[in-house]
Amino acid sequence: MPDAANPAPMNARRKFRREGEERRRQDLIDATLDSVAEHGLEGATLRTIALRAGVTAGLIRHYFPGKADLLQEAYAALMDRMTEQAKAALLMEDASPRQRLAAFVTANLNAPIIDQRVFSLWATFIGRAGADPTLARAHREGYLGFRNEVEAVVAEVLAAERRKPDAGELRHHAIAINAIIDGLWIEGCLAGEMFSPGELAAIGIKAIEAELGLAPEKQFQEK
Amino acid sequence: MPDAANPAPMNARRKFRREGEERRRQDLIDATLDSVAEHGLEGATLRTIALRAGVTAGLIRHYFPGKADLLQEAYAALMDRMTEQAKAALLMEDASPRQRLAAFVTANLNAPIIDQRVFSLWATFIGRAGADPTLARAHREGYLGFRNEVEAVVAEVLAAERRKPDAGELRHHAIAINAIIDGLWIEGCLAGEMFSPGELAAIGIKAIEAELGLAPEKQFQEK
DNA sequence: GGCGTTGTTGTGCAAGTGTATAAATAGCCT
DNA sequence: AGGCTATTTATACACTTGCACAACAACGCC
Repeated sequence: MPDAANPAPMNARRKFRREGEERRRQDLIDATLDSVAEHGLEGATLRTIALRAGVTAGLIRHYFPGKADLLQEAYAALMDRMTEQAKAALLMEDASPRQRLAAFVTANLNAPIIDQRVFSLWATFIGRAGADPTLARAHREGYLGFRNEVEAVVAEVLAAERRKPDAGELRHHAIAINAIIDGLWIEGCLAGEMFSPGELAAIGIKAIEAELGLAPEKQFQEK
Repeated sequence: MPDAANPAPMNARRKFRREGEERRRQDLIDATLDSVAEHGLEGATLRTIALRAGVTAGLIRHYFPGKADLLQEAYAALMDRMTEQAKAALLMEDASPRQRLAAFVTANLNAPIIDQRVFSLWATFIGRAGADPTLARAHREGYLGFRNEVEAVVAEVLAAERRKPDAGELRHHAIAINAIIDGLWIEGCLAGEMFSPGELAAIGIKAIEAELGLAPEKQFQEK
């Protein structure tokens, strides 16, 4: 797109500004994620990414040794942002374990984590985990971290109910709850408009409480 | 890799056989799925696919107008194979609803549906659903069909327990159960070796029974 | 058995890819 | 103000990609 409206010094070199290194890296990573979400992994070319970031392609090599490194850092950034928001919900100090678990589920099943673009990115990257050991390990670690968080909260919730599950039970609960959250997350991302706001979170909380054998929240209930 | 050991008619053209049209198309689609699973969507080049199918690249254009058409047909074939296997488990005539539900879950959480390659393919294709409306609609239809199957069995299971849920309850149960299956499917595909055989199915069945408020099956129910 | 049909091969090409590197300039330091 | 240096642009290059097309040969048909 030649900018013909300029006072046109015919061989003018493009104007540019020097940004801080951190800023530039972040911009490039953001542009990478946008491009991948739109065009897929190999469809996101260095030139497309550079255009989106408002720089020229050559600059990318100044900050990243190669395209593979850029993609890897972009994937790491994506995972960070996703888990960061979710984990924040677990940090509420003055709440019961059960409230914190509910908040965790709610955070995971609403915007911005329920988001089609985020899901596209996740699927695109994870689709290559089978062939790319680096991606596979990154995912494995993220997954286990997530599941351990779940397991810890579950342990607290059950402890508050004066129940003492063994390690196997705890692990099974964590696996099931993780699956519930993941599955609902996918449904929400791919068909968000089929659910009313908060509906997915409500379904998730109810399913998890059933899995843990907790009585419904609002009132005491005889069984 | 020149095959120097041959009796070397120096400009020998490659020998070939004429296959039936259906057979060739299937071979090409299979080779496409293999290549996509290994190298990603754009990483699966026509030459790679042709090599895998044992033909040369030019032949592909004889059967498919372009690469996009080949990919679309490959995706359709993948979806067909996945849902076909899962739905078969629901067809057992002489089984209680609850047994059929359990069989459905078990079928979905074991090989060949739990498979890293199948998952890679699913993720790779679905990752572009956000940008490709054709893919998005294909998925939507497959998802709703799957969920309706689940909803139908759930209705039968609850009816057998003499419970009469309203439509909203039924829908919520189906959404939750669908999520449980999907989530466990993902966990199994991505980290299959972390689970013992049958463990995921057992976790899934227990979680679903909890969701539906069913008593455990025969754990303590010795005859 | 020759012959035509058409499935199949091989080659060519323009466009686009990631990477390498030289040239230019923005902004800090003194 | 005026250089210095690192950031940024611009260009070049070898390679791959999807697609087009002409030559070839396998197989059915007379």
